[in-house]
Amino acid sequence: MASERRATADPARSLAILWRTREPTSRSAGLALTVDRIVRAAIAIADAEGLDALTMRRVAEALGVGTMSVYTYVPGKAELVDVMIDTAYGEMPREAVAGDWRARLERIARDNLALYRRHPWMLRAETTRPVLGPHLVAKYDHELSAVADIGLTDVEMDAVLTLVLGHVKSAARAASEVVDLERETGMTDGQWWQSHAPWLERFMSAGSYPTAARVGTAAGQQHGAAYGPEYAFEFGLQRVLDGISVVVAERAAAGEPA
Amino acid sequence: MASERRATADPARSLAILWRTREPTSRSAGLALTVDRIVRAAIAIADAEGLDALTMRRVAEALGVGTMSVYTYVPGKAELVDVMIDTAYGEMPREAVAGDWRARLERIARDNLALYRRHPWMLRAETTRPVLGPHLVAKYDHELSAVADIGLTDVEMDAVLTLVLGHVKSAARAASEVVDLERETGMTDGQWWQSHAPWLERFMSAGSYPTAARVGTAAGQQHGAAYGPEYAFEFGLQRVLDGISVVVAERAAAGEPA
DNA sequence: CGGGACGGCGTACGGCGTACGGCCCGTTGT
DNA sequence: ACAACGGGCCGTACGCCGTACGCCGTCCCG
Repeated sequence: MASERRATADPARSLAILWRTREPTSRSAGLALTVDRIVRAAIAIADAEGLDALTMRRVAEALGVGTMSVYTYVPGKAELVDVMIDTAYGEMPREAVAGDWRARLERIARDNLALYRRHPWMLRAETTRPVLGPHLVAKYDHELSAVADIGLTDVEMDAVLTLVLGHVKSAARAASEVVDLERETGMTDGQWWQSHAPWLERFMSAGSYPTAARVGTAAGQQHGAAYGPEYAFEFGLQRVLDGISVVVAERAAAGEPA
Repeated sequence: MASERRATADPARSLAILWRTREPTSRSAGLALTVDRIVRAAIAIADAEGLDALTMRRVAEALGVGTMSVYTYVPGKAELVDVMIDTAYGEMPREAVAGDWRARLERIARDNLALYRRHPWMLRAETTRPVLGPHLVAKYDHELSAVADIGLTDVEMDAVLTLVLGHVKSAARAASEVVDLERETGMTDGQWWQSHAPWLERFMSAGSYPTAARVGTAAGQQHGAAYGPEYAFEFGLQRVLDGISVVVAERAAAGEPA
């Protein structure tokens, strides 16, 4: 009963792929494909040409196999993307970071930004459900160590991480959009703006929203300098860390006198 | 020369639709369609069934016209989504908010959260290029007024807004994913977790990553209570505002003695 | 009252994800 | 040694999608 649609609601299968649970049989040598080869090919395509270019046919072609062969190893495209994501997380540094919590968190933020820069498709890979692969767990554990032992509750530690990583993702997305715009329209950000400005000015009937126009122009000029997203990241990160330091200080003050 | 692909790189056309520049001709009465009717129908579909259910055929069907008729008013789906976004922004409150900058920013954050709750598809509507419609401009202007006159530079004002709105979007997305997961799998968050947990435990070979397991469980329990995302939003918002207050205080201190 | 512009849309094309069923070959049981 | 089997591989096909193209009918303007 129930169950209805949604083909692969099979947790065991999906998780097994994520965790590479697959004892090598006597048969497995000499096979044309492996999950790893598929995932690597898929990531290469997405890195080079974006998520839209990632199709099952394209992946199969890159591997020199028939399209449907891929489905022998992966239940569907959604699951493939899940494994791609977890694999990408596996590339991140895991060494313990020196310094106080702020330095550690800052480092983690930059590591994540670097990841998104290397794999911009991750910013668009909307995965409804959590991935729960080995590398995500390892990443989570590693990042938790940056905020452990500074007086926060478990829930707060998670919330701090969520906040910082959320900011990184937002900033990375903004930066990536500038690049996408160029690729999609063939114009630089400045050119695009110039081609729209005259029309926009006409519609806005000069003088309405003076504040928006002034600030928008100021922000837009930075933006065009391809330094705007960078600034937004840095500014926001420091603000976020400042905000976190308030709680940390509170907890420290509450803990010591007792 | 140049120009190449990308069908509608015509700024005038796109902007004209966004701004509803269309002097009513003698003909226009009695027409079956208008951009507004199309956009309203599209938003209704996306609100009710999500962005995946939004297809041009579906929109046309809802309006009782042939699929291709929609293209008479809108160059393509991407532009339709742009107009949907700008239209949704038009629903937001615009009254001046009382209180200090913090109260004003907090209000703005909650207004944006409410918008995303009403129109979760906006969280997935990735629009490479900026929308630049009338309601977005009005919204921007309105939100700038919350941070004007507190000593920030233009660029900083923009960055503050970006930071706050980015956080809202992140939190809203997290909240929306819980709902999507339920709709997609037919299980509640708790059920989904329960069906995955035993497998996950087996793979993690009990004992590795104790921190991640503990904190993840704590955070996950909140999550399951459908109160987790709420908490993450509130916690993050206060942290962000705390962080902003540091700059504001700095600027105030630097400004007064001079 | 004739001509042209434009709203409306049927058809068709190329692409997608993927269900299904068959082929073929290595492995295993006798 | 050989038969039976299972599983990797994949050709074909289906039902979606966005949308290019060109026809048709109607209404406006001269």
